[in-house]
Amino acid sequence: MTFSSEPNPLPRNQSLGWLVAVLARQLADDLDGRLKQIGLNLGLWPTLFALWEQEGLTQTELAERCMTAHYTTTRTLDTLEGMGLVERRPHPTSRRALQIFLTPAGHDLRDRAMGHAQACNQSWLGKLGPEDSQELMRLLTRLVGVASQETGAL
Amino acid sequence: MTFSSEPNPLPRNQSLGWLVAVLARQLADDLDGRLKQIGLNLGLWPTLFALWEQEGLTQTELAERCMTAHYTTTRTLDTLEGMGLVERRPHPTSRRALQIFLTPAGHDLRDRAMGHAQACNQSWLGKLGPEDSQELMRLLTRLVGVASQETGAL
DNA sequence: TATTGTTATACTCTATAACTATA
DNA sequence: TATAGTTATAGAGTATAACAATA
Repeated sequence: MTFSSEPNPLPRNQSLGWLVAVLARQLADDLDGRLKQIGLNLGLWPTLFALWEQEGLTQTELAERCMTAHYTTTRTLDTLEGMGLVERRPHPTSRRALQIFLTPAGHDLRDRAMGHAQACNQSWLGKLGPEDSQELMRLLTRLVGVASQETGAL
Repeated sequence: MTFSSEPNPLPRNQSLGWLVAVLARQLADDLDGRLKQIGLNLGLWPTLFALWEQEGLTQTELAERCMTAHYTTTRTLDTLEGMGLVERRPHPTSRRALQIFLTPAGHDLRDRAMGHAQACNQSWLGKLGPEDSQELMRLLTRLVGVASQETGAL
């Protein structure tokens, strides 16, 4: 039971920022739920993803790839190390840097985790149909790409 | 200076979830920066926006519109009330509900705030050009709309 | 003097849940 | 018994900044 009169049609729904924020939240919740089925969560995902692409990165490199702060990477790696998914090893040429490697358990999670992520993306793109979903991906890629060219970031 | 070898091309950039998350973050930072020029911030924005659309909503209604939790709305209203932008008034027919109204100062902020938000959205859509930006808005609106039909949420 | 990584602190958003007062 | 709103507590993510060890 609500008290106020009927809302106006919401111009908020015509705002790029609002639409993207709502969608981002829904996608994040969806993926987080799926990852929890295999003992992971969304906070661990970018770091693991980067390592599945390439092991041996330093923490600074990992932070750049994940677009998170270096101190966030420190704590995420503490967690992943505690879970036995990741190892910090001394860097071969720099004694202040560390190289991050996956443990066998970390490797083993890859296919299931990637499958969940792909299923998540597909379930959302599936709502649009093949043509529109391809178009959406093209436009998002362009927009993010243009923005990162402007700032010089990844 | 980095130590590892060159990265592979990132399939992460082909993930809907990643693209939307990155874009959402950038849009949020952009709008937050603009709002701070007029003493606001992104956390206050959805609540103010909803009230600029329609005053006299109850806190529960406000929370639904903002898609935030009711206890978050409580604290946001505490802040807005402390800033003198908003008033809680007793509801005319329910003694447990409160109606939220803008103060004159709250009303006065509207045009400048809306202008900042519109400038933010336009600056991002401008990167795509008129046709593609219209197409992006159409696709995002469809995707968010389909999702909320499925869940019954706004 | 700058870089790599860790830590402390704080602020926000989120989540669960207990609590009041009303209905 | 359910609803409207507040509050406590805890967990994330983010931000600034200080710090140790290394370059």
